[in-house]
Amino acid sequence: MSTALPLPPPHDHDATRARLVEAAGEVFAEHGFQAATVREICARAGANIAAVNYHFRDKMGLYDAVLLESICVAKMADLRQLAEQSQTPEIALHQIVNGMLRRMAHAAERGNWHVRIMAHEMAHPTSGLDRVVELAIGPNYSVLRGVIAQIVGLPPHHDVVRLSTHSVIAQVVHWAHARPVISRVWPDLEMTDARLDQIARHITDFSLAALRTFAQESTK
Amino acid sequence: MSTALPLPPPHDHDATRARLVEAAGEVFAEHGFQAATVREICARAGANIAAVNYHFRDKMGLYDAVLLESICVAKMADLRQLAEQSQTPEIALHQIVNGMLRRMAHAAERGNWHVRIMAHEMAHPTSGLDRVVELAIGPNYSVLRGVIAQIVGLPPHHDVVRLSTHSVIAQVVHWAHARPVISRVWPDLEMTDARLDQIARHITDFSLAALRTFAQESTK
Amino acid sequence: MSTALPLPPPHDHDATRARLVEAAGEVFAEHGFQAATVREICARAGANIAAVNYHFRDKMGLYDAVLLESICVAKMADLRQLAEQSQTPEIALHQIVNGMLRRMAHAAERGNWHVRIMAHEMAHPTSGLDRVVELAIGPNYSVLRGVIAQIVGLPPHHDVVRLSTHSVIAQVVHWAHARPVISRVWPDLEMTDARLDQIARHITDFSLAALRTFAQESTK
Amino acid sequence: MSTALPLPPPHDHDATRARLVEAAGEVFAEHGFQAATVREICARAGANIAAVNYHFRDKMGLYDAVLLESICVAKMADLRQLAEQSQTPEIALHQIVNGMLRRMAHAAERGNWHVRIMAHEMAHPTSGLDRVVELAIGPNYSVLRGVIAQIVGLPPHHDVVRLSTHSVIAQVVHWAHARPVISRVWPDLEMTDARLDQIARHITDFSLAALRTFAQESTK
DNA sequence: AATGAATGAGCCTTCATTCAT
DNA sequence: GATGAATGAAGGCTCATTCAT
Repeated sequence: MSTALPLPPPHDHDATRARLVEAAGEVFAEHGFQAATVREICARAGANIAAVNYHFRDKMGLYDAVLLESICVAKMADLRQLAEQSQTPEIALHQIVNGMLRRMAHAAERGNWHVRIMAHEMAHPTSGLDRVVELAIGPNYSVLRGVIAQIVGLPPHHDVVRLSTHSVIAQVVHWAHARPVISRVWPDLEMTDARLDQIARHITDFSLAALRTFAQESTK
Repeated sequence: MSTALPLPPPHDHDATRARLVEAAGEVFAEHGFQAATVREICARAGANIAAVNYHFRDKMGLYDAVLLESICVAKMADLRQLAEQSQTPEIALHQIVNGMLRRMAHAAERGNWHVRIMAHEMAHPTSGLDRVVELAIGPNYSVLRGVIAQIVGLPPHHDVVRLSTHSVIAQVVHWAHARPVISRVWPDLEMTDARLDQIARHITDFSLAALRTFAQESTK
Repeated sequence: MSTALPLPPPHDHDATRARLVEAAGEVFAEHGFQAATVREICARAGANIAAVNYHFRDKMGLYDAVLLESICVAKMADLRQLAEQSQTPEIALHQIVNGMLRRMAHAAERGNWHVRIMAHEMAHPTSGLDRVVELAIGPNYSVLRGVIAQIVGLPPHHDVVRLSTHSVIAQVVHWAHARPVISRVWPDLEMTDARLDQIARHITDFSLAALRTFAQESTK
Repeated sequence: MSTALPLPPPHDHDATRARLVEAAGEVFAEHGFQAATVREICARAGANIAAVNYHFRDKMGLYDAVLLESICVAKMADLRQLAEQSQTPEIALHQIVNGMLRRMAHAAERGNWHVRIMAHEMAHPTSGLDRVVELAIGPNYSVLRGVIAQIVGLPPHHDVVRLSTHSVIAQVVHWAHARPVISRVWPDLEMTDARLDQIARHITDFSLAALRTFAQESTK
């Protein structure tokens, strides 16, 4: 930028492309793949109707790009370093729960469509889910499983560890996934920062209490 | 039918209606509301293309009927009697977890579309969700909250009870909701009866361990 | 129509269908399959844009129907009876040439699109051509070959007969196929009835002169 | 090229132009004007998508250039010298028939798209046909008419001469124009060199026999 | 001079829906 | 009461073309 850019200037190609992905993320998150229309995506991105075909060949090509973007975002929020920086596995668990929960909680906000996209993938998986699980979800799952294995004192592949890992993940994901129901059975609930702290604390305590009990039993 | 009905129509009015609801449940569960087509529903139900508009006025009217049917099915599997028949709240918890989990596990099977419909409602709620929560989910939620309140020894409206209730529900629902991801991070997993017993047992143990710890703390 | 029609009235179903085929014939003849638009066809037929999909499933389905209609028309103008009714093979030849030529000559007129459709098939054959040749062109080709075999005094499968048959057909078809060029190299030409008589007479004389010469050589 | 052209572009201006015309000839011959796409033409020519508009202003401009190229090729195969070099009009007729027939026969081969383009022009003439007839077809038509006039012993503008000329042309062109039908009614036919000799000989003999008969009648 | 990004018109098709029967 | 014919809106996509660079 200062002396000599060997690379050609990015024109507007990448800019339009990025705007399309962002807009598509929003629309796909809101309506799902099928119900989303290319027209609305292009309108939101301020791009021409033919831009999708030009940049991504297909509506499906655009969706693939959206999923890839989701993977990149997920990889940036890597749990591994979060776990490694923590002094004890218990603290790591709390950090992980807290971090994931906040990402889940902000899913409904504008621009945070990644989690809502996954909700549609759960209801009606597409071929892109394989890659998402392989590159984004799988690694994080392994990290959490390692932390829990440490707490319980059992090998990571032990059924108790696996099931407990799912128990923890379930409690976190629940606040994004079941949001429409929660807001109806608990109308007063507001997802303030303090409330999120409380929920993260609860999930951690709930899980730690269980895991410690399992740990005692496993060492008997 | 008794004396002189000249030509009993081959398809009863209500029978066609019921077949439409059943077929629509399948198709809506598979593709979601928008992506589902009236044509496919009518074809599966063996009905005329205009039958949906005739019986339900709208595609949305049919969807409402499907949701209503879902509510009826859910009400039949009432958790209240399950809880009342149990001798201790701990046993009730296990019964509830076991019962719900099995309904979740069989969601993928043909004919059990009610849970999958809810998955779509989570991703993209419709106006019908209000009634579903009010009539089907809410009551069951209250029952479970009561059981947990008993175990923890706190009033049902206490935050610990509410959060714990969601922790339990989350663990159960997770096995239906996150199925596509679970089958990818845990490919060997098969949902046999024994495995379902193990999972139900795990969720109950995991939750009871936590709840008992909470109980001790709350009585201090 | 007078006493008891057991068949249900044809509604407008067949009427709309027929209008579509007729309009499609015109448009396909004018522009070819690809360049023809469903919109123009429906507009000419006074039908809705979705009518093609409803009646023929596809643009290609409509084209198939058009080709089938062409076959039916061609079969009605069967050359066989024309040949059998003639007293001598020479007269039969003239009858056939005259009949075919007039059909070719009127190809440009509104409603006579069958020949022009074949022109497009020659330039860019589709899968439907097989059936057209099998059912419409092939039989007539055999009839003409039989007549020529009689005149030449050789078996129908003899090369001289086959080549001569093509020579005759070529001369007739030419006046439809090369019309755009002919009208430019012979601007004064007008296809009046008298002129058609003259051309038919010419083709017959031209061909008979050649065939008689061949006949003399083959009997030497 | 002589002293110091700094960067001779990898693709010469005129070279790209020529490659575009050649590629366009192929594609137009295969699909017709409308159905041919600029994209495919540019891809085959190894040129940019905007090259057609840059070099020819229009898709139609490119088509005009293709037709012009067709004219140039046709003029190179001038029949005039072929006729003048022959000792008798009968030999000239055979030379012309043989020469034209071979060009027709090789029309299907790659690179010989000129004849196939004309087939599309016959089915759906464009404005460019005028020039093609004026510059390429017309002169050759006159030459052939002259030869036939000599054989029949009548002036070139006599109807018998004109009609006979069309009879000869028709027989030759037929083998290119009706190829799709011929290959279906005569499946065993293979267009070997010997077969082409036979066909050219047949057309010449067929026509000469007729013309000689006409000659006798006209001198009576 | 020559290109790649971007455009808007228009294509075929499918959709939920309505209407006459 | 219940159906098949017909509708118009809108869908994704492809097209020839243009505009900055």
